[in-house]
Amino acid sequence: MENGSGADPRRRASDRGRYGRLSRERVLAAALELVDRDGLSALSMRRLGAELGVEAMALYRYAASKDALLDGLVEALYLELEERLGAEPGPGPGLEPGAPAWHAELHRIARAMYDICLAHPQAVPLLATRMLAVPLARRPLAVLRDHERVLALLREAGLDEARASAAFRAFTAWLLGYVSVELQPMVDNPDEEEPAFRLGLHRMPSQELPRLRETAAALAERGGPEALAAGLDALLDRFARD
Amino acid sequence: MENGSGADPRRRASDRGRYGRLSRERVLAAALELVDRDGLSALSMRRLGAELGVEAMALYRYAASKDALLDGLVEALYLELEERLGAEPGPGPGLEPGAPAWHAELHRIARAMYDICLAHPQAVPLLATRMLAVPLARRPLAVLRDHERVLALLREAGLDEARASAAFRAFTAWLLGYVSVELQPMVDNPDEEEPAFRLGLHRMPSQELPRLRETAAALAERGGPEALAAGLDALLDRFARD
DNA sequence: CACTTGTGTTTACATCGTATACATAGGATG
DNA sequence: CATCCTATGTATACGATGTAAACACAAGTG
Repeated sequence: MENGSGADPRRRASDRGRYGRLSRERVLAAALELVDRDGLSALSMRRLGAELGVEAMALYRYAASKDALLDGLVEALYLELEERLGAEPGPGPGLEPGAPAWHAELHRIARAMYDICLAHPQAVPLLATRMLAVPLARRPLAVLRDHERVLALLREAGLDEARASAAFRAFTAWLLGYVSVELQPMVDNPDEEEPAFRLGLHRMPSQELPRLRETAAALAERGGPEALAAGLDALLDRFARD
Repeated sequence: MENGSGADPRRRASDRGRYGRLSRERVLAAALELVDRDGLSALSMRRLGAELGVEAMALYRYAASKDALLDGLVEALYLELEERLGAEPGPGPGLEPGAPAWHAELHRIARAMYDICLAHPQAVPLLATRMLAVPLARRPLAVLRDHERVLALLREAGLDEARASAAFRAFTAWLLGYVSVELQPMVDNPDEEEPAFRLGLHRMPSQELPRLRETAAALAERGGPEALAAGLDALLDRFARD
């Protein structure tokens, strides 16, 4: 298990990493993969090391601590966001249809983030906890670049500093809140056929809680990107106005 | 430290709990106090035990596991919510002024939750993680009663099942998202005078990120309950309409 | 070649959640 | 009163975790 069979026996530590040397990117990618597969609580330094064919302590060359590694995961998500959004910070010149372009661009950002969270649901709690816990100025650069992008859109839309920051907070709160409630498992047992049982409704006190009981099935459905967009519209209208 | 001075020496275990016997309420109250004082990461079974003058294992009579204890904290927050809201589920009969009463009542609920989170900022991440991670039907009863209350308001306002559940999700997402972004420490060093330094802005790459840099001071301010209410209004209008 | 520097290993320790077995206290019952 | 039951807290132990410290060694540089 330590060494594969029939390989050049002269190298001992140079091929420990399954494929060459470690790097921050490789570490973060493996960590995200592990979280996606087995959940956040399965992420430990030792397991991540094993995943990379390396001892746990080796990881400390690429993340100062486990918390720093979690922050790195947040960074990885935002790097993915930048990748999906492309390089240009604005919507690019040349189209100004009915609705304002900055509006559409914010929708594009929100939608991209939604898709990323959909791809990494187990990592979503990191956004609502680790990311927000880090003071603004200390957040990973990729996160700050996203903030910059959103703020620039708002300012260029004509909002003054106060309005822009209010709209920015609303944008962030709605986006994070929405993906948080949307992507957690409301479902008790995904394999069960009968919806009531799939939701575990049979254990809910039905005398009290009648509304909840009758609405639970509808609640288990997702709002999808449409509801995200609808709420975003409502909030932007409101916070850009006054 | 084990025994105070000059007490009846004949009792050994009957006064171990500082004040009489343990109870689930006492355990949860002490846990919340510990979290408020020292942060979520300081909450361990042993420390909590020590806080109560008891061995760690004693706590397992009142919470099946540490995760269950965290869920218990969520429950405690929602019990506090019910306490603040009073017993009556609706706004009570007898007042129907200009704006719809259910609107006002939802604002009252949101505001109460906001105040509670303001009082227990260190516990807020539990709402966005533990609470949402638990499948709907398994959530603590106090949480379900809150859901019931909100849903009942929406249904009695005339929304059908689909609209009510959409509005419910929007309400929850906005509320949780808002308190999450609002109550995390955006501040690096609270004692520093100069805002730029208090925010740690001096370490921010200022060439890139110009918008962020100029808006950061405004971002560090809070939206307060007013912005919470404003966003809630916008969302309710939107999701109650179509 | 010697030497530095960067990278991964080894060992060790405090702390954590918790399984298991036990002790004892308080109340019920005779 | 004595006795038994049950609820409650303790004692002990185990494996896993984050990480400090010292080390081994590879690769590049003079």
